[in-house]
This record gives sequence, C-alpha cells and structure tokens, in this order.
Amino acid sequence: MILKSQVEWALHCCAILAGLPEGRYLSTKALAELHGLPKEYLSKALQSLSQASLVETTLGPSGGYRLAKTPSDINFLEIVEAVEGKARSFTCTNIRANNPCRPEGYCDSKPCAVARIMWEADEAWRDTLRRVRLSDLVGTLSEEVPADIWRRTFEWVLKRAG
Amino acid sequence: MILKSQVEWALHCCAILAGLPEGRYLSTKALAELHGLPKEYLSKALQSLSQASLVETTLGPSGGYRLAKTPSDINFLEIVEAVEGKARSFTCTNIRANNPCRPEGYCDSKPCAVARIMWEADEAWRDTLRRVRLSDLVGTLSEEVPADIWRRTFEWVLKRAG
DNA sequence: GGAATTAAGGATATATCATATCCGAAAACC
DNA sequence: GGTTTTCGGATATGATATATCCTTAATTCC
Repeated sequence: MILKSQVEWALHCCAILAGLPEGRYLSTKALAELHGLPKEYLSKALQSLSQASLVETTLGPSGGYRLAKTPSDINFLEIVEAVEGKARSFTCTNIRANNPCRPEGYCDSKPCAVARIMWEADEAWRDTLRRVRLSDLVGTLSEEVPADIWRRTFEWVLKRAG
Repeated sequence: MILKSQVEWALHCCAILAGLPEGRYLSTKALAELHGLPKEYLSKALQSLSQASLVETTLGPSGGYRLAKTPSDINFLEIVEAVEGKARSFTCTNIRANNPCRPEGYCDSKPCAVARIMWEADEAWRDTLRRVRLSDLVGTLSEEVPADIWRRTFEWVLKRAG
C-alpha cells in the first residue's frame, strides 16, 4: 500500500506556490526543474490539483499555476486526495456472503465488522491529514530551511515566472 | 493506495481460527471453501501469518492452522502488517535535495517536513489498528452474526478439520 | 497578425506489483 | 506406503504507476 510519488510532488509544489507573491504564476517547467522531476509527468499531478480547484491556471508566457485559496484554507488531505483519489484504502469484497452456511438470499443489516474497523483506521489517517494546513507546512519550512536557501529559492523561481 | 485483498482474507481467517476449540487445526482448503477464495493464493496469505508467528501449523491429515496466541493478544496491526508489510505508505524521495539553490554537499539536519506529516498520519492509522484486538472482532461478530449461522459455520469447519 | 509560450488532455510505451496457478519437497498421519 | 498437508519456488497474467509524446487551444509579446 504505497502512495503515488505524485503525492509527494504535489505537496512540495503547493509549498512553493504558497510562498509566491500575490498574483504570480509558476510554470510546470519551473516547478519540475526546481525539484528535479520529469516535467511531462509532474504536469499530470498539477492537472489533478487544478481539477480539484486547489490551484488556478493561466496560459501563455508568464503563465502557469497559483493557489486558488490561501494556504490556511488548504489542508493536506485535499492535496493528497486530489492526486491519489478519495477511495478508501480497504475495499470490502464481502466474502462473508460466500459462507455456505448462510441461508439463501440472506441479507446483512450492517457492513462487515472487519471493514468497519479498517475504515475507522482509514478515517484516522484522513483526520490527521485534514488537521494539517498548507500554511503549517510553510511555517515549518521557513523555520527549518536555512534563510539564505529559502530566499534564493524564491528568487530563482520568480526569475523563471517572468 | 489500496491494500491487498489478502489483508481482508487474513483478517476473516483469523476470526474463524479464533473461534476454534483448543488445539484444533483448520486447513487452507477449509478456509478457502468457507470464504469462497482461491485455495492456492489464500495459502500465501496464511504463510505470511505463519512467518509472523501469528499462527502455528502442523502437517498431514487433520493438519492446518491455529492461532499461536490467544485472540486478545493479537491486534489488527499485526495481521495487516504480516501480509501487507511494515513499510510506511509514504516514501520520501527527498526531492528537496534537488533544489539547485542549495549549496553543494549541503546536509539536512531533519527528515523532510512533508514526510514527517505524512508519517504522522501513517502512525495514526497504525495506532488505530493496534488498538483493536482480534478478540474485539470476535466479540462483535458473535453479537451481529445470527446465532444459528454462527453455530452452523463452526460445525461446518470442524467437520472439515477431521 | 504572427511567433513563442503555456496548460489540458489523449495516446502510447514501459515497469512494477498484485493476483493467480502449478509443482516438488518435506513432514505427519493412517 | 499412500494420503494429506504446509512450504517455497517458478511462472503466468492483469492492473496500475510511471513516463513520454503529440495535438489543441488560449495567452502574451513583438
């Protein structure tokens, strides 16, 4: 049960977008070069963010992506679900129904007890992600990343933002 | 990010094994027929449980599997990890290191902030599973499954246990 | 108006992993 | 000795993640 690498990419890209000055866009090319990622494939992750209305886009030179909401209004779960999908990690195939001892056409009143427990764990995972805002990540990064690297990084991307 | 179907199978099989009388074994064949599963492939899941020391085996006629511990000493996480592995769902490829603005040979003092958050969510998932014991599942099932189906099921498997 | 740049999305190729089956060896039982 | 069972290796197949390419349409700049 491994998350797509695009999840990691999307989170890092959102962190950069969150630090952009108001109104500026950042292209796929700039984000790919900054993170050392394949541009064409990263593009798919960014498209997912766009479809989830987490980012806005504009075409043409100096076009690209920017956040559609303020970083404190975006949480981790939204980003993760945008690229990973909203399906639960455990899918119940209802194998209890195959029990040959069950009467023909017997109907269960509740979802399978095994599934309920697995879904509870899934919900705990989602709850944790829901509680972390993008602004929290930006706060942590600006504390932990050395100030000069942090500054140079945004100079670098803004130069590429036209 | 989807769990293997073997996780579901293993959990249901453990629930059945937990209800067996002391000292009885149940074969792969019986467990496969009870749940309507491919015998050869289910066997792999049971082997995983065996390698994790959650079940004990014996060969020959009337052989098969039984729990290695009492149901209250086995939790969901042990079973899930036995077949799914212990790897975290999020793998950090440390793409921050590709930032061209970082000085040559710069070394990070902490794991990536993105990874720390994702791992925290992963731990919340594991914590939930760790808190649920196999005996809890058996308790729920014996409450929710109609008594006659429950009884007939164990008569059915015991007949096949020789 | 024309050239360059960009996101969007479809088509395709490749690699990895889950799913599934088969077989042989060793052990236990009759 | 024959049957039943677990165990592990080998192999086949299908689905999905990863990755690339190409076309279209929109936007900017000259």
